[in-house]
Amino acid sequence: MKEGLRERTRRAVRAELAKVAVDLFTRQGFDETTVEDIARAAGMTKRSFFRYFPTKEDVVFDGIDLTGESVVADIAARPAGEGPWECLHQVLQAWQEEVHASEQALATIRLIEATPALAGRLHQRRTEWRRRVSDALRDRPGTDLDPYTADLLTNAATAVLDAVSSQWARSDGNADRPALLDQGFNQVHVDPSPRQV
Amino acid sequence: MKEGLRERTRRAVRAELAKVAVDLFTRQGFDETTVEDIARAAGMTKRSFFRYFPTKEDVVFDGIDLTGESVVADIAARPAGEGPWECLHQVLQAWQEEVHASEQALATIRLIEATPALAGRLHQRRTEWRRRVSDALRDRPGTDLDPYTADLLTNAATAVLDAVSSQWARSDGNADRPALLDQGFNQVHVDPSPRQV
DNA sequence: CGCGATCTGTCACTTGGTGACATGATAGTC
DNA sequence: GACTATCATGTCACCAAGTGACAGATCGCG
Repeated sequence: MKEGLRERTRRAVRAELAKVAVDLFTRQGFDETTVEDIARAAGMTKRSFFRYFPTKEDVVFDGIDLTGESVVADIAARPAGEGPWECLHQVLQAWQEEVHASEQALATIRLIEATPALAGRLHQRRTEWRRRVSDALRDRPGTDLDPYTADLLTNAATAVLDAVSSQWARSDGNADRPALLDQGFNQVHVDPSPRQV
Repeated sequence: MKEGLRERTRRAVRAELAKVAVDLFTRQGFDETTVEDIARAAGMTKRSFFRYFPTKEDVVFDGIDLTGESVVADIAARPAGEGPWECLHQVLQAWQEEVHASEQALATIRLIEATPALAGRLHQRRTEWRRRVSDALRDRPGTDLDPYTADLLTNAATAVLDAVSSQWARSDGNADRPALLDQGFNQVHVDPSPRQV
C-alpha cells in the first residue's frame, strides 16, 4: 500500500466533516451553526473536530484547491512563448471550469460568497496563493518579470475573478461564468514590462 | 451647537481608545493583546470597550477613511471628460498621500499589513468600499458603464493598491509609494467598454 | 432644580479555540 | 496470536471574544 490506511481514514473523516459542515451552514447559516453541532452530526466531540481543522472556517475550504497546487503546476506547463496575462487567463479558466463541475464545490463557493467571515478567510488564503502564483509566473522560461509586475499581473487576475463572482451573484447564479471571465481578461490588460512615468 | 457635547466626547473616547490600542498592538502584537488590556489602559471595562467598537479588529480602522466617504466625493468632483481609469488613478493617489501624511495613520497601515487577522478585516471593509466606489464611477456624468465593467475598474484599482503595498513591504518601507502607484496605473489598462470575445 | 437619556460597571452566559491527561483502538513485529 | 508503540478520541479545565440584562451614576437640557 502506497499510503497507509490511517491516512486514508483520516482523509475520509475530513471529507465527511466538510460535507456535514457545508450542509449545516447552508441550511441554518454559518454563525447559527456551532462547532459542537457539526461535531455531533459527524459523531464526534468538539475537541476532535479541532484535531481535523484548525478553525471553524477552514472546514469549508477542504474540497477546493486554493493553496494553488494544481494552478501553480498548470502555469509551469503552459507553452513557453505565451504571454503571462494570457497564461493566467487560460489557467484560471480551466480552474474555474473544474471547480464548477462539482455540485459540492459549487455549493461551497456559493456559501463562501454569501458569508462575510468566509469571504475574509478566502482572502487570507488567496494572499498566500497569490505569492505562489506570482513566483510561478516569474519562474516561467523565456519571461523576465520583476516582482512588482508579477504581483500586478496576479492581483489583476484575482480582480477579474472577483468581478466575475459579483456579476454572477447579481444575476442570481444564472450568468455564464466562463464567458464573463473571458470578457474580463479581454477588457483588462497588463503591460509585462514597466513603463516610463 | 451644531453637534452636541455628547457626540464630541464620544468621538474623543473613540480616538483615545484607538490610539491606545494601536500602540499596544504594535508593541506586543495583536493576538497577545487582550481587549481587557486595552480597556484598562484607557480606564474602562472590557464591556465598555465593546460599546465603542463592535470587535477588537475594528478599533484599528477608526482613524482611516475606508468607508470611502472622501474617496466617493472626490470621484464625483473630477472633471467630466476624464476617463474612469485615470479618475481612479488621481483619486487614489491623493488618498494615499493624505493617509501617509499622518504618522499615526502610517503606523496603523503598517500594523494592518503585518497582521493577517487585520488584513482580513481590511478586505471585508474594502468589499463594501468597492461597491460604493463602483457606484460612484457609474454615476459620473458623461460615462455609461455597465456594472461588470465598473467592478473590473474598481477591482483592478485595488489590485494596484495591493501590489504597491507588497512592494513597499518588500523594500522594508523604503520604496516610493506614489511612484509605484503611478507605475502600476500605467502598466494596467482597463477598457471602459466591453470587447467582443 | 429636576427629569430623562445616556454612560458605566458588574454578573452571567455562549462560543471558538487550546493544553493536559487518560483511555481505547490499531498497525506492524516477533 | 500476543506485544508494544502509535495514534485517535473523550473528558476536563481553561482563556479570550462577544452579548444580554440589570442597577446605579452621570450629565445634558428644559
